[in-house]
Amino acid sequence: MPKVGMQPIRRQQLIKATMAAIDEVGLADATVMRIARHAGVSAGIISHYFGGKDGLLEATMRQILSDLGTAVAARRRALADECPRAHLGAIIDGNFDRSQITGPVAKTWLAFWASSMHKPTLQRLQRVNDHRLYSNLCSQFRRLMPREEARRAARGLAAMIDGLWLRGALTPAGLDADRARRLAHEYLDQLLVTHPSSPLS
Amino acid sequence: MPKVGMQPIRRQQLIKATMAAIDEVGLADATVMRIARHAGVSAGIISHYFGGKDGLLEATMRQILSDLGTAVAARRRALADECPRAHLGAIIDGNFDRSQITGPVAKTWLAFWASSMHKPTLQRLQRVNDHRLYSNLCSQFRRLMPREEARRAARGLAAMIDGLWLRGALTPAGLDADRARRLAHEYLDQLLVTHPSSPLS
DNA sequence: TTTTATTGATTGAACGTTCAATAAAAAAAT
DNA sequence: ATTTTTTTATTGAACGTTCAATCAATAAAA
Repeated sequence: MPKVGMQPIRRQQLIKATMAAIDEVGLADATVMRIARHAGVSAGIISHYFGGKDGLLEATMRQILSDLGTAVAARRRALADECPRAHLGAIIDGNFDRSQITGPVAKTWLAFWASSMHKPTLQRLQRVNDHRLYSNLCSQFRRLMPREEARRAARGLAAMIDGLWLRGALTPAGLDADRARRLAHEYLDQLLVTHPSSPLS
Repeated sequence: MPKVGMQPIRRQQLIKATMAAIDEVGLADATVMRIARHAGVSAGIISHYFGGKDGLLEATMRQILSDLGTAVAARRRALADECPRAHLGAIIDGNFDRSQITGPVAKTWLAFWASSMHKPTLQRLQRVNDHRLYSNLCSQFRRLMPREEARRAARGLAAMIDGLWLRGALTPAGLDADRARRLAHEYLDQLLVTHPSSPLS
């Protein structure tokens, strides 16, 4: 089978297999052998393409964050409406796109969340992502209210998004994305209700 | 040193040492040796008092959940006011008491959260706790609004509490309990604003 | 003397990594 | 169009490490 140009294919395969393994038995029991078996390759190949298990885990987290960023950016680009409320809604919806990529991604995300507290490399990635969400929310709220109030609103909405998502990941039935979106949008409406809307809304 | 009646003392010591070890290096690297060293005893004693590492981890999670339940119950018992809003406020405040028991507890909690997805024993504990929070919130909201609306409110507030707490655990500076409480209370006020209050409030 | 508490060396299993060997494809030579 | 050579991809057994659990030995209290 050895063909040229396997690198991107195998990398993708192994990243997906990592999520599947974590979904199956959790990060603690996701051994290189189990991951390799999910991908249908041998264990040694992981060191070959990622330098080791840690490299694979980091690449997997990068993939998840990158997918999330893409989902949010796409929804914002598709907006006909430029008003802050529409942007904020798009950020919410984008964040719950993670559930389209469903179960495996959710469990992997939570596993990395816990793990990032003690692995500097993952911690950096996690913080960049956190700050991106907060910062996006903040700059939109800023167009509708004073700075301190905008910060409070951003912290609140970020917490609401993460909280809904966390509870969804822990529920055996998985996240009900529509219901979660609705709750987040209602909260957003309440945050905005005290502030006069832009002309369009 | 061997005295009689060591069991409760050692158990408490080892549970505390478990949280310290998880706070220090994470659940994955919290070996029995490291935990034992934190408690100033030998590794073998863990199997003696808890039947093994898993037993110690389960006991540690039980302790955390029990402390949380006690904190909430105490605040509710201390209420002069019987109105639903006061109870809901007490539930919020009780949940952010976890931060008094500070850093180690927060990290341990999050670690168990992730781990509980794949360990049936921990999962059971986690779900009982989840349901207790939801159910407490729900029955209070129920006194102010129709059932379906109460459920929505309970889901929202539970998500807000967990979200704030999660983000606090991940922040290097730790959770700002006062700020989190304030955000949760504001959200609660917004949830109740559409409903006429009871006589007292 | 009996009971209770504790130690720490030992054991066996499991893990990630390494590396020589292999096999297939691509390139070069005939 | 073959054959040979080179390159790339992959395997899987071996190695060294680490861990949880065990248990005979020990020591203090009862």
